Amino acid sequence: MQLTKTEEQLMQYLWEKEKAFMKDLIEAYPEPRPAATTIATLLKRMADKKFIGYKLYGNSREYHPLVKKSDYFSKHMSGLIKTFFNDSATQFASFFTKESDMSEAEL
Amino acid sequence: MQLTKTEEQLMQYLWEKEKAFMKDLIEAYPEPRPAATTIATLLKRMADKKFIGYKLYGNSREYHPLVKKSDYFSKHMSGLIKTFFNDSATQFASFFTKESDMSEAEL
DNA sequence: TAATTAATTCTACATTTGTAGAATGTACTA
DNA sequence: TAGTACATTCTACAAATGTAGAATTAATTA
Repeated sequence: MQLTKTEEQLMQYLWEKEKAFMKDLIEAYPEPRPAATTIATLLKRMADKKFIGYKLYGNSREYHPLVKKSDYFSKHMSGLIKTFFNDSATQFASFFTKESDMSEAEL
Repeated sequence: MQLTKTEEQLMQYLWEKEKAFMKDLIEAYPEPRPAATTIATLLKRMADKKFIGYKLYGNSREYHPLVKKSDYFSKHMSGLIKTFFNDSATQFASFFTKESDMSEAEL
């Protein structure tokens, strides 16, 4: 199962904070903030998908990531490379150095 | 508007072929192939999203991409870098060389 | 020309995603 | 302790996505 774009956004905030209560995550959003129940739904779905976990404190939860940002990113990258470069890192690298703003020197 | 995963898959086949009739695209799929109407729906949606165009030949259409694979890929990459590295190519590069299978030498 | 092949359009429907109101419960605070 | 702040669960619903049957049409072929 994959995170959707909206869920990914929320995940970003959680990665930044490392752990957080719902309130903190809501505050991370720029105005106009989504409704609290919207976030609650997202958190629930993300927990179902096993991307986040939580510790109970009274009736509320302190959420934390279950996947590392780097792992998540890597998975995306390899997916992208697989899809677009037939899984050839070399093909990717040559495209990358040609097309990107980065020069080989920078790398 | 974005392509969905399924649409992207179909787009891959079209990029490979450069232009194709529906039949050719269906044949590109491994068994079990999706129903022809499924492909037809996808092609229609992709045309609506302006990712593909077509030339009429009798009652049928020869489809072709309207966006280059490299452009599409680049957009994805920058999106990914923006999301995960706060738009810093340098941060990305350092992560990349550290985490990937590719060495700097390879690049 | 009758049968076959390919494509298109229309319609349909289950699932997933984005968003949030209402009701309810707990915990801190004046 | 009564009010306020925060969280949770339940329910709901529109839009997007994945998938495809039925009907119709055009082109090809036996």
